[in-house]
Amino acid sequence: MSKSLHIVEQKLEHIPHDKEGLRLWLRIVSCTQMVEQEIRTMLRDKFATTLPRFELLCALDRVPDGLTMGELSRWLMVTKGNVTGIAEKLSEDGFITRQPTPTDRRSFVVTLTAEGRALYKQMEESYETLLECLFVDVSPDESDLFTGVLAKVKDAVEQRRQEGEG
Amino acid sequence: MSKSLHIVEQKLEHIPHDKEGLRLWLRIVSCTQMVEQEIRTMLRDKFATTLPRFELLCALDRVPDGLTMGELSRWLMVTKGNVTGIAEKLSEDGFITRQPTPTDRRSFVVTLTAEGRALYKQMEESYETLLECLFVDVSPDESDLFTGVLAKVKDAVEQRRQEGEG
DNA sequence: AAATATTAATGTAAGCTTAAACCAATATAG
DNA sequence: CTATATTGGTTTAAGCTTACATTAATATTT
Repeated sequence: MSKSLHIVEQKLEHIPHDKEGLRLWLRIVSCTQMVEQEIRTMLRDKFATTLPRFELLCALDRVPDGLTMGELSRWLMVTKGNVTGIAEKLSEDGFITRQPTPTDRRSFVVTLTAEGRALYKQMEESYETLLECLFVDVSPDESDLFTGVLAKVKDAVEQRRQEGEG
Repeated sequence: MSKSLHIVEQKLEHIPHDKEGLRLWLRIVSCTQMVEQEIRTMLRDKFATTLPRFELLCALDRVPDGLTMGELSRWLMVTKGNVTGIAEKLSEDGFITRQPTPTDRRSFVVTLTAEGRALYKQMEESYETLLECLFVDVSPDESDLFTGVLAKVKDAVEQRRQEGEG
């Protein structure tokens, strides 16, 4: 058994089976970290870039009309300040532009430049190929059920947040 | 529909259904980020601490004999340099200690102090309660299948890494 | 035994991330 | 209309994270 798989099993070894939520969570986290590491390595080796930069370009590619900083922040699920920093560098590098919005003078819309889109398209192929490769053994049925479980957990988070607000 | 659930659906909207790996991956990431955010907020609000610090204490609590820095690095799936920094502060704060190992003079074993263990036990309860709450709607069957899917993905990563080595 | 390679841990520089404070513009309330 | 609250975005300080280089000790080769 490989070193990392050994470690995650060792982590779970002494956790009682009635703590199924905890067990599941640890498994999700370790899987996520492994996949993310593969993506980071691929982006660094092939494109000399980082995951946050890639994700920002990816968001903009999906929305041709562009996104405001706040929308990017929500899309990427990171703080607004974080987006400011990453967008600044991508803008200096010529991959994105910011245009003022006519309706709100505080806000502006961020879009890909031609260079940004061209770069993204190159990366997209490697990215998607990698993911299809890693998920190839997951059947459609499994995929559906998996999605359902994730949705339940997300709902629970949502509900908890709404209760906290009230 | 809540703002964050709306965003993740919007992300998937224009992704073709034959890219099921990508779709699944984006769902996992968004779920993971949401749950992690809940944990971070809880740790900050209740214990004025951070997730990395908590995770290091958690690892040591699971292994009463302690772990070396390298073992901690593999357990937490972060770089050794990262562990050095976090362990340094926890040591200054009196929650962990480092003892030299008799067999290898380069290495030492990190263990919880009494204060560290006491602090961890307080946090552990809130942590586990939170997770059981978030995963409460997941049935045992779902849990098994979910675990199986995660294992398949991890296996794919493992295999990819072994191929890369060769 | 001496040379070489590997391993345990730390140091460094760069980049990411956050929470909170802040500013400016817009929206709401009285 | 004016006061107040909210919102869009940036800044700041602190902490996290990584990859890579380094140092010292252990293992392996020859």
